[in-house]
Amino acid sequence: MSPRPKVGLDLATILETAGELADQYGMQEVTLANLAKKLMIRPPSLYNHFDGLPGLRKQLAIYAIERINEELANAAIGVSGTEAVIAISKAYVNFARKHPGIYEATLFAPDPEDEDVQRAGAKIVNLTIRVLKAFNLEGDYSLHAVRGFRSILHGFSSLEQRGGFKLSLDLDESLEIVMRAFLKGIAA
Amino acid sequence: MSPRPKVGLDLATILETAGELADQYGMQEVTLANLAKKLMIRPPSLYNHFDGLPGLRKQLAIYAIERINEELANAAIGVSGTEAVIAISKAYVNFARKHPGIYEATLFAPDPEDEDVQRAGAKIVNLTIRVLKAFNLEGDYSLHAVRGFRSILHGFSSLEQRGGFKLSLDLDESLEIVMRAFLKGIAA
DNA sequence: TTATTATAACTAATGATATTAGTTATAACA
DNA sequence: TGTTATAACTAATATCATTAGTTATAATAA
Repeated sequence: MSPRPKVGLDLATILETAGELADQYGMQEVTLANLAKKLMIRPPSLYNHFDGLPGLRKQLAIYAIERINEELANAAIGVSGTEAVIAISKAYVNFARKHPGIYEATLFAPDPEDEDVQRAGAKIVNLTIRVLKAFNLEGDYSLHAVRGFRSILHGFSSLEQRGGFKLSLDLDESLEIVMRAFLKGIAA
Repeated sequence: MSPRPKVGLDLATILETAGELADQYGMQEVTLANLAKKLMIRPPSLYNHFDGLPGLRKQLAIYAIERINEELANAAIGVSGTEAVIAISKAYVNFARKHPGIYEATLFAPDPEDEDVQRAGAKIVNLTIRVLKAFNLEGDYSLHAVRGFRSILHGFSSLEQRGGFKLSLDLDESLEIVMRAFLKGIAA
């Protein structure tokens, strides 16, 4: 009494394909019709794997957050203090650059308060908390700092992606200057 | 040879109505069908005022950016230096809280690189540059700082709106702490 | 080996949407 | 009073998500 008919898709494969679609054409093109076409099945068949378009967007948001988290965790290996923060920051914006659609998917969760989505996001928060521990911030101040760190990274990536930074001024330099300034101010 | 038949809508009224729709139900509910219903006309009639859904989203993005700019310019009156930056910051996040849909509309421009959209955004950039002048930052450093300032504000507002800050930790306090830290670090 | 069963695909149909083409009615002006 | 520009309209189409019900396959049980 087990499954495995015809094509034999699983959710992981579907999300990977949806991620490719997102990176190539943007999230607004991640429709059930386009996804089904790429998977060579019919749109209604997708309902066997997730709960309609909102379900896909939720799963894809979680998938995206987890991929970002992996990238950040990897960047944080073998470094500490300010250099760890800089390494994570670069990894973050580089992910958004390399995978604009997957990054965009993090913003398409139908309910960002959803428990599963929050749990995925909490991993990144925890990683950040651990890295900021080196700065010996006291009590709530450390949590305010985490909010600032996340705001800078998401704001920077989002604005960069949407053409918000028009000046011919090096983006990586901006990020590093901004992040070092923030850290200096937080630790002072 | 002038117009003015039947209802007599103009673009300003339409955008105001669309903004109300956005604030009440979110941008995904700002459809031509819903907008036409609220305006008591038929969907195709909207094509006399803008170029389809992409056109509406572009106009609404510009409208939103301009409303934010007004709010910020107002908040910057009669203050300077750090206090001006704090005042603008609070005005920014408060606008996003009071008008979540209109704020969201800034992200729905079909082409963020569009000339008209960029021109609207440039006003906010220029306002920021003027306020940061008080810090006597030299050369490009000032421009990097502007990028940081905007990243923090957009990132903070966006994350707050999407339920990214779950801890029972005062949000206004976070913003002020983060912004003061950034300014301290930038000016140091 | 054969029968059962769970399940992942399918077809068909529906409702909502944006959009286009072509029409009508109204208000300003000559 | 007649002309004209234009903002509304109706009708029709294509695309999409979604639901209901069906079919076919592959793993297990007999």
